[in-house]
Amino acid sequence: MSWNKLLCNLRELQLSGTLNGGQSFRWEYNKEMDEWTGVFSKTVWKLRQREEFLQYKVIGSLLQSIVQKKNDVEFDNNGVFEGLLKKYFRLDFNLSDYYTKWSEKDDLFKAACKQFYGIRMLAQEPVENLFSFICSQNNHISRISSMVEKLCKHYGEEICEQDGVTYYSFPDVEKLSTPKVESELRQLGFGYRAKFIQKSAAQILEWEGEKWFAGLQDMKYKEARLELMKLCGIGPKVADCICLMSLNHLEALPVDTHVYQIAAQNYLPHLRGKKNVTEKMYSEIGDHFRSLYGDYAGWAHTVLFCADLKKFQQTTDSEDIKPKKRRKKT
DNA sequence: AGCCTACCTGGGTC
DNA sequence: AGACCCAGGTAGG
Repeated sequence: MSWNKLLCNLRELQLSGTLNGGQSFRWEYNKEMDEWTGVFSKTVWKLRQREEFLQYKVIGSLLQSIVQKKNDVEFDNNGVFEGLLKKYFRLDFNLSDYYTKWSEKDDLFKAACKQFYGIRMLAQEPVENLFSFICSQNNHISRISSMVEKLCKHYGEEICEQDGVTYYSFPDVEKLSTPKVESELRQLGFGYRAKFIQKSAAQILEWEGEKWFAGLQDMKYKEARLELMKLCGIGPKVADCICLMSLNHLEALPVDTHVYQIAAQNYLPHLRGKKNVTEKMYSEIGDHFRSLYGDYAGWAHTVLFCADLKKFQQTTDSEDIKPKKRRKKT
């Protein structure tokens, strides 16, 4: 099967930072092949970026249109898949213009954006986004990824198999809502998040799932945030992640340990050395970045977040560029 | 309202 | 080797 092409300059989309920067937990990079494999919209994708094009293949899909003609995927469904991909990466958003704007406003951004060009805010699916980020609390990215895969494997639908790997869709809310889910997830190593997942799923189902999510997109950001926080296991930070990543509220700005550190070190020195981020500090930090970057502050913040992640820090041969010194409590 | 702590688990560090 | 600490926080006090 040959690659399909989508016009998109290299500088406009950096796959590694975008797919592996803590937005989605379902993408994997194959170094040998220089390609990314991942799942969204009940479809398994392979992606690679070239100078002028984003190239993609659909490995398998449960979408209606594909079921009829499995062998003619590329031809018949090209439009559908291309549309999905454009939407997922928000390719209609002119990133260069915003990078320029954000750079002018902020030296830290200016420094970060050289290496972290083309970091895009994905337009994810709300259900996957919500449950993935319930898993994210007080947790490492590597473990979050394995938990999300477990959710898919145990509660999602099989999409296809390739090279000995079976790919699953992210489960529907209904599958996660039955009472036994909590104990099953405990068994699978989800810890205290097991209860949050099952309870939230049951609650969302009661609020009529799709309708509820659609309503959240139509609300104002702050309103949607409060509504999300009614769910058990969703606090200020996860609510902001969901607003930003799947509800199209780009001014939402999740304040986690990374962002707190960045803010305290660079902008708000009076917040240094605090044990934990209080509600008050949280909004102060968010408002600071919003006043700095404007309407799409959450997007700009994602670029900074990316630059702060350990795995993207330069690992040159020199020893002295260790990412961050461990802070001792003295 | 604002501050404190327990919480599952696994990987990293000393 | 074994006790730390920490990780994209949150609920409940």
